[in-house]
Amino acid sequence: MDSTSTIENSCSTSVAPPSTSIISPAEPLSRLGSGITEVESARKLPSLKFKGVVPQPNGRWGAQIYEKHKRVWLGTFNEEDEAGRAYDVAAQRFRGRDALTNFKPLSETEDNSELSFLRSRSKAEIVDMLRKHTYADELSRRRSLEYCDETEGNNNKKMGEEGERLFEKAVTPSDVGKLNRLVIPKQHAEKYLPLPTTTSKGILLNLEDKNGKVWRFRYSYWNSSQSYVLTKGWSRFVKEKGLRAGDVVSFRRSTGQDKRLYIDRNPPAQQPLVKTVRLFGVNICSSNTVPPVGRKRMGETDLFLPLECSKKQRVIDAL
DNA sequence: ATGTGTGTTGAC
DNA sequence: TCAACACACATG
Repeated sequence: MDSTSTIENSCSTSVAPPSTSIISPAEPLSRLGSGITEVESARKLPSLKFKGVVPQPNGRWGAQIYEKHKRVWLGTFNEEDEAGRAYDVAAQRFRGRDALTNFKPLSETEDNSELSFLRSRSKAEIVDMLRKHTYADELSRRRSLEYCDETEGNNNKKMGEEGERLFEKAVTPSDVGKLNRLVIPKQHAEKYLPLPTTTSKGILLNLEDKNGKVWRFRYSYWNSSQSYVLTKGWSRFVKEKGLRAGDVVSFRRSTGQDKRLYIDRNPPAQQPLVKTVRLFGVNICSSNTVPPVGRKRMGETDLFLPLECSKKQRVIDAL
């Protein structure tokens, strides 16, 4: 059984591309492990048909997909294979990675950034992009952002990208210190995690991490400091995740109906590309002083940098 | 005037 | 679920 089901035309009706036109650099309708021979497939040749593609009166091509007995229109395209690709995108968003596709499915691809991109957008958003022909742009925009916090293979695992991004916070020393609480920046708290006004003791929040583990925190508002905080349960999270000052914690919410909340520590930041800091033409700090593999930390871990460097770094920060 | 996308139907 | 077909209507 091949789970990466690419469309195979049923034997007798299978067709080859019109001899006059090469459809695309990638082989369309790749036939994996099928018994279809080239001779058979070349026998009839009306127009090459892609799944989900319908001809338009003006010679252009429409793409459509069906869901729940209804047709979802994916737009019109100049080329048949463009429409076929649009269908593929929709199919993989609507039906998952095992959906039948016209071209090589994403699940066979070595990089999973497109899959995670697909999951990060709603079906309606994907359809909208396809209809406006902006899908490729949006995808590459996402990829260029992703490149910035790409790490050593931490996020090509399971469902780390689940849900819509709410906000992130780089934790402060006190967030991971003895106060046993995380301060949620007010604007984020009020926008994304509104507390019922009636509650004085706060509420219990269940947040899931990317391994599916559920963390329960007390979430409340401290009048004394006028701030929103996660208290009970937070220190355990800090300990288990090995959270250190400067680490970034992200909050997400599931895109589905169930408003599940997610929390996790972001992968550690990449080493800065600039290895050497120069001030007034003088080298004053080089990041070669930190081991190439180790995680660079903020706050207390700065102490292991040469003292001279830390001092001058402050000068730079002040500029 | 043009072309998109829906209404509809019948096959698979 | 799917595509063929006809055409209402959106668009400019």
